[in-house]
Amino acid sequence: MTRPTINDVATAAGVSKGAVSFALNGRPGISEDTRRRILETAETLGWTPSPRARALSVSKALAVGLVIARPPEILRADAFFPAFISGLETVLSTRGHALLLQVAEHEDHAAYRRLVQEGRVDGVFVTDLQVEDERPALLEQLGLPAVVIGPHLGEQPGPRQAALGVDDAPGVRAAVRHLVDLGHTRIAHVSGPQHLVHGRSRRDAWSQALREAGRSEGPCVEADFSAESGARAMATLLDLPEPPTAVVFANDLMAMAGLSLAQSRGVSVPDDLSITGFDDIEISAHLQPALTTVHTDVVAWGRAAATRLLQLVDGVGGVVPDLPEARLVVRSSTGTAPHRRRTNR
Amino acid sequence: MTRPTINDVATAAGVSKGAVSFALNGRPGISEDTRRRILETAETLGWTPSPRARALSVSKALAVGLVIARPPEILRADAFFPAFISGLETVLSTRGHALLLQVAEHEDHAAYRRLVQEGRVDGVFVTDLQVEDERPALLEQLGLPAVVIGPHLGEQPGPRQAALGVDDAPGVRAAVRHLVDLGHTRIAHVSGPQHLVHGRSRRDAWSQALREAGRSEGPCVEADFSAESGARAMATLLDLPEPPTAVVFANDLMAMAGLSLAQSRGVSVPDDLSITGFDDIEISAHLQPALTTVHTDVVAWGRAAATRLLQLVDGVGGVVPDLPEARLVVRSSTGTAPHRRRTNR
DNA sequence: CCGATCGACTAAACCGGTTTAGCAGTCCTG
DNA sequence: CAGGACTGCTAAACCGGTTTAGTCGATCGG
Repeated sequence: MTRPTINDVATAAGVSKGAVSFALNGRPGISEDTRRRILETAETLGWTPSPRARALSVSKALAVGLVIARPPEILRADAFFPAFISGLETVLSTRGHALLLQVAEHEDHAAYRRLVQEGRVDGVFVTDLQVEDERPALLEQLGLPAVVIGPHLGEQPGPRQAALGVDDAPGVRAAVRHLVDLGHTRIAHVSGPQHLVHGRSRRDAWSQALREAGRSEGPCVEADFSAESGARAMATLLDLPEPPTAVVFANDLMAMAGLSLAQSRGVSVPDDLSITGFDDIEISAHLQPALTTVHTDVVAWGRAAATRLLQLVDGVGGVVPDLPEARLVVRSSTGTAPHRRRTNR
Repeated sequence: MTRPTINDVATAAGVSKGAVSFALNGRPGISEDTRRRILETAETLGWTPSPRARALSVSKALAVGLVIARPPEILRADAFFPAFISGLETVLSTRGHALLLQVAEHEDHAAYRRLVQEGRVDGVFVTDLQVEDERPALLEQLGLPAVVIGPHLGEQPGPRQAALGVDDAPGVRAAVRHLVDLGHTRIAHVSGPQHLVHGRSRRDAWSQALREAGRSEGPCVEADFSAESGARAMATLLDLPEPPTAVVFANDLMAMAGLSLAQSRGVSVPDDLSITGFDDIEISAHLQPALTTVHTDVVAWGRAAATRLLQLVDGVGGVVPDLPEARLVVRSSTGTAPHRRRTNR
């Protein structure tokens, strides 16, 4: 009835418990004959290892944690987590590690404390990195390995930490260059929260790309990645005395909301106004006009993050596959700058 | 350095290991005096229980599992899982249970087998229920408690299983009645996959509500909940010799795509065509026109599902808080039926 | 006043693995 | 041919809790 244990295998094979453990783990000190015999009996008995027992014995949890810190449903209500998790799992499951989820209010150090206190995980992923984020320091102090989903840390990361090296800047820069090439001169930005790293880095990239192109920096409205805030920001921009001819949104959700709002005011996209997004969520390709946006491979991020974290946990080095670079997907929400503006300059 | 164990507490308090265990678990057989003394020393030593050890000892995992089976990013790329998980966690974390995630290819029985084999979980949630779903039977056979996210099972559920009792029908019926009240006579449906329970039940509700209202059943196009399929379905409907004046979409994502496609063809919403969705995702309120849709409280589902599963795991009965009923949110994507149609009848 | 009962607690087994110490037997060496 | 090294295995401790069996002293009934 109940699952066979290593003890059952031992008595069945006529050897000791320790010998079975050695054989199953491929350690030396067991002759080839006995090893084969042990493996065979284990097979026929249908033995499978008990992570519970192993975890207690080796003082490891054989699991890693992902803390989701999103207030209500704001902040990327998009498909980031499902896709990211999917990437994590493909790596973790083949390495015998489980993925533990915890939902915490932001700034919830207690959530991380509890994870390490209870010893349920061997490491964690840190998402939604903030600009002055205390969590890496906290985790370092707690001694819990961590992979931060964000750009490479400026300061030297601790020995048990790593940054994934995702960099949104090239994608945003490509979007800006695309707009510049279309002749736009007033290119605005609707940013994410500036206390979030990916909110700030996208804004910096927009600003820098404009400078590189020799364009003056257009207006920037800070929003919070939610559709509602995107619509509000679009309204603010349209109400400007000299509204922009192009808007770079920090994510698709806001871009969609902005697109809808513009259209409802009789502003034609892309004839009067060009719009770009970021993320390339599924719906973006099916809007009218289809959204020009930056495509990111979040599943690949997940795979890389999991690979790296397991390296940290096991204390080995190694090379992590490069992250695929974000690429601009040009659809029909961007077009040449409206004529009056073009001649204006 | 290392965390104090129950043994440390015992020697510090000058009692035996067993006594400490009794005291900490509030079992009889310990005098009030010693109990207090033990609790105090545990407190000052900063003792916290080790789920690892407890799990091995009581032969339970102290964790429950959620298997996410979504092919790539299709099937509800929406915010269902984040919200649902958030609801699960509020209950689980207060009860000392962890949430384990596993991503599986569709219909991957092996995923469930592994979970129970490894003994990592005490129970699981089953989502995306199919019409002829083999998973409940499989789990029953494996002896793993399960809560099915779907309507109450027709057949008597096993002793270790429960259905959550979510019912999409009232929401869909309300949407159809709303359209009927607005004078629509050709009310179409863009459904989800008919092998999924929530795909089929929404379609059945649409069909039934039309009959109840004395209207003939309009055209129905089967789609797969993705934006792309929603756009295709909308195109099919518009190409009909006698296109519908209203379309009930099985989710918001498809409704959004359908809305965009209709508008791009010069069909005015809601003047020429009324559209309703299902889910009420955040963007829906910020489209132009804002989407009339059915609001569901997925977080509450999560809470209820977790509560019920823990009851099953602990083998106790009990009452689970009622699920909040889905409610129709009327916005501006629905309006009175176009005049020509109205007089047609 | 003696044996039974009860309350409070200790000792030890147990969960299912890993790991270390030790113990035969064999082989090599001087 | 004794001594040391090596091979292949066993026995037992250990991880950190829970739980059962048992001990000891005090209380109680007869």
